[in-house]
Amino acid sequence: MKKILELISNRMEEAFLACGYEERYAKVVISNRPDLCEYQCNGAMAAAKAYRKKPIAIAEEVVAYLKEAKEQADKGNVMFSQIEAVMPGFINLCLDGDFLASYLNGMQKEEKLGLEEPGHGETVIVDYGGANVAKPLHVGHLRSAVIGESIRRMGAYLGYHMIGDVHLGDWGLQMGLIIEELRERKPELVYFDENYEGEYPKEAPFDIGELEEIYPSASAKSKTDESFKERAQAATLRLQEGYAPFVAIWKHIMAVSLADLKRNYGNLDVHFDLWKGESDAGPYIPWLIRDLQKKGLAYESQGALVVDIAMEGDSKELPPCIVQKSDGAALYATTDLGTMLEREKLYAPKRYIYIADKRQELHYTQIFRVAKKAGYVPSDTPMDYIGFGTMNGKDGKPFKTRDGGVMRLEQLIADIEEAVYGRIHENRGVVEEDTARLGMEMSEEEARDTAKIVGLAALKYGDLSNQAAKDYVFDMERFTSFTGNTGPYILYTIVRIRSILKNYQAAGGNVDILAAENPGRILSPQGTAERELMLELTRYNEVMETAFAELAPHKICQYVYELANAFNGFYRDNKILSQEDKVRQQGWIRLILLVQDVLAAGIQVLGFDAPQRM
RNA sequence: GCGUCUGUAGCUCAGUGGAUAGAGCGAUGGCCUCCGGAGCCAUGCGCGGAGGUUCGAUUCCUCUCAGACGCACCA
Repeated sequence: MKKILELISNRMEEAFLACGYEERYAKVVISNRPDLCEYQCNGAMAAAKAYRKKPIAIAEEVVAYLKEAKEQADKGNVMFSQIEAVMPGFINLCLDGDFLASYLNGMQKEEKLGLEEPGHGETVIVDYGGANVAKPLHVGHLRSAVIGESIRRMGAYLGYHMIGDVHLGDWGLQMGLIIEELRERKPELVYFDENYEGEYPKEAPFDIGELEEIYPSASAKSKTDESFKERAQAATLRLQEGYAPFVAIWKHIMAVSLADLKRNYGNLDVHFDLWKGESDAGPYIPWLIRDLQKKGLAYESQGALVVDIAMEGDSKELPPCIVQKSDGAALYATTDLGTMLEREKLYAPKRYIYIADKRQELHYTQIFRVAKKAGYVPSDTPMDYIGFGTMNGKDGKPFKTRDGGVMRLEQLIADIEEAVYGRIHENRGVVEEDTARLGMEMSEEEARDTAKIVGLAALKYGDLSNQAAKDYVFDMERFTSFTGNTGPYILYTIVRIRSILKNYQAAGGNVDILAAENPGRILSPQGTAERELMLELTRYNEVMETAFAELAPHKICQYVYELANAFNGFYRDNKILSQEDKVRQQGWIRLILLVQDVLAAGIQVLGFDAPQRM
C-alpha cells in the first residue's frame, strides 16, 4: 500500500502541475497545528519567489483546483473534507472520513498491515553484540545487543535478508592472558609440556565460573607485571600462528564460554544468525597483509605496518590505520578487515551495519576507508556505523553496582524483574476488588512469568526510546513504571485491548476478521478521539520505513507510545462493549484489532513481547 | 593541542526550514459510581551564547561557551 502522505502528495503534485508549478513544491507533511488542520503543504511560500507571485495567490489557485476536482470526483474517491489556503500561503487539509476509514480497512486486509517491503531480499550484515569470550556479559554489552537486535528485526520486517553476527572478541590479547594465567595456576597441564605429543583432553580444564575469574585476575596482573604481559603477548602470537597446544586451550575456552553467552543472550531475547568471531578472520589475514603491501597501501612505520586513510576533501588529518603490530601480531583492525573479506566471499552483502560504543568511531572510520581503498568492499556498498552512548546511573556517571563494580547483565535483568514483580503485586493490591470481580486473579507462577516479560520490555524500551548516540540515565523506577512513556505502558495498552476483545467474544461477538459471517468494517470516525486514533494508525508504514532508513529504533518507540495514547483517549470516550449500534460496534472492534496488530508489530521489531495479562 | 559527539521545562527525554516548540516524571489545584483508576482536566516551567543565510531558523552555516569521549601497535 502507498503511504498516506504519498497519496496526498500525489494529489497535491497533480494540482501544482495543473496550475503550472513544479511538483517539487507540492510536498505535504503532517500538520504541526492540529487545531487548524491534519496535513499541510508549505510549498506555495517556497514557490513564491521562483514564480514572482504572492504565496497566498499560488495557494489559492491550487486550492481552487483541488476543490473543483473534489466536486467532479466520484463519490468514493473523495480525499479531503477540508481544503483551504491560509495567510501567508499555507495550504491546510483535512482527510475525508470515508477515505480515512477505507485506508484502514485496506491496511487490515494486508499481511503486514499495508507495509511494502522495500528490502527485496537484499542481504545486510549487522554486526552487534561484540561479547568477549571468557568475560561475562555486563551492562556495557547491553546497548549493542538491544539496539542491534532491533535493527536486525526492523530490517527483516521490511524484507531485507538480515544477517546478525555477534562477532565475538575471541582472538585478541585476552586469550594470551588467559593461557599464561592458566600456566601459572596449573603448570602440570599437558598443554604446557613442550614435549607432549598425545591427544589433548576433551574435557576443559576449567568451568565457566573459574574462567570468568581467571581473566580479570590475569588482566590486573598484566598491568603491574611487565614480564607477565610480555609472555601473554607472546602466547597470543603463538595462538594466532596456530601452535597446537594453545589452539586446544582456546577451543576449550570457546566451548565453555559460548554456551554461557548463548544462554545470556537468549534471556535477553537477542538472537544471532552467526556466532563468528575475530578468529574466523585468521585465515584471511596473511593474504590481507600481503595484498595491502602489494597494492602499496601498507607501509612500515615505527616497526608496525600501517595504512594511510586520507581522502580528498578531508579537513583534518586522520591517524593511519595499524594493520600489523611490530611483533607481527594481528589486532582489532586486522581481524575486522579479514572479517569483511570473509563476508564478501560468503554473503556479498549490499550493506554493512556495525553497532558499537561511540568511542570506537575513529576505528570504524579507519577500517571502512581501508576496505574501500583496497577494494575489499565495493565502493557503492554503504557501511554504516551506529555509535551509541553510555548507560549512566542516576549520578550521570557510567552505571555501576552499589559498591562501584561492573554490574553483570544477569544481575541487571534480575533486578528489573524483581522491580516489575513488586509493581504487579502492588497494583493487584490496589485494584483487588476489580481483579476479583473480573476474575483476573493471578497465580504466583503467572506473576513471575509476567514480570519476566514485562521486565524485558521495560529494559529494552528504556534503552531504545533514547537516541542511540546519546548517553542516557538508567532509572529503574521510571523504566518499570506502568504509566508514562515506558515499555510496560505500551504492554498495558495491548493487554487492555485483549481484555476488551475477550469480553466481546464472551458475549458472543466475532473477532475473526476473515470469517465470512463477519461483515464488520471500520467506519468513518464520529468523535475527535476516534479520528485521532485513526490518523495515528495511518502513519504506521511510514514510521517503520523511516525508522529503519535512519537506523532509529527510538522513532518506533515514539510512535507506539503516541498510538497507545491515542487508543487510550478513544477508549475513554467510547464505550465499546455497551455500544448498541451493532454496526458501529463491529467497526470499533475492527479498529481496536488493528491497533492491537500495529502495536504488536511495533514491539516485535523493538524486540519484546506482550503478556496475556498484567 | 587536534578532532568527534552532545547542550530544549525543576528532572528524564522527543521534535521541526514554517503558523502557538511537545511528552513523561515531579509540584499545585480539581474531576471521574467508566469495557482494568495503570484514567482525565487545569496551572507553572523553555531551544547554552553571539553572528550569518532565508520571506521565515530552535532546525542550516560560522564563531564561542560548557560537558562527554577519542587521538597508532587494547578491543
